[in-house]
Amino acid sequence: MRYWLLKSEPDVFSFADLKKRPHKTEPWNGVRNYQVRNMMRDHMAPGDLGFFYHSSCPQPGIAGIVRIVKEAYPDPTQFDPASEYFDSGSRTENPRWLMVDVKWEAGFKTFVSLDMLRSDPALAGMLILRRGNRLSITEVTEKEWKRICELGGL
DNA sequence: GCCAACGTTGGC
DNA sequence: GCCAACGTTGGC
Repeated sequence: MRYWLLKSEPDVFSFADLKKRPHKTEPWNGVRNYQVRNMMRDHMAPGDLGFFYHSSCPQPGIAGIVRIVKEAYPDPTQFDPASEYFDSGSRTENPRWLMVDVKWEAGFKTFVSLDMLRSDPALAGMLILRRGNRLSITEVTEKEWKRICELGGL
């Protein structure tokens, strides 16, 4: 079992939005990066846990925990011309883009801000803190996972 | 296969 | 709105 960090812009879809969904579950659609797609396909599995990270917003940081509840499967938005995620180069018989389903698992007692992540020496190696990192999903080590859960009050 | 141009991400 | 970083595109 692995640990992940998933970025989302809270204006578009927030951790609170996820909690309000039926079964607190939502397909993680819109991934259009090959590295991230491959990671979902090859390394993510139901049961894995992830941090829900708010990006591109006044207060970037981690709001809580989600669980991966469905393995990678074709993202239907790639075939929908009305969708902003439409990809005319993708074929139904060989879908280019995949998604997983995630479920709201637990909210942090304390929001773990980007500042808190940066200022903790135990987290200095995190991919999310690297300059220029643009992957919307990154893997988190078990040590990092436990430390961040402490910071979040869990 | 190279690489310049362009687009996107995301913190500030 | 700025800008650094990096992925993608497309001409050659």
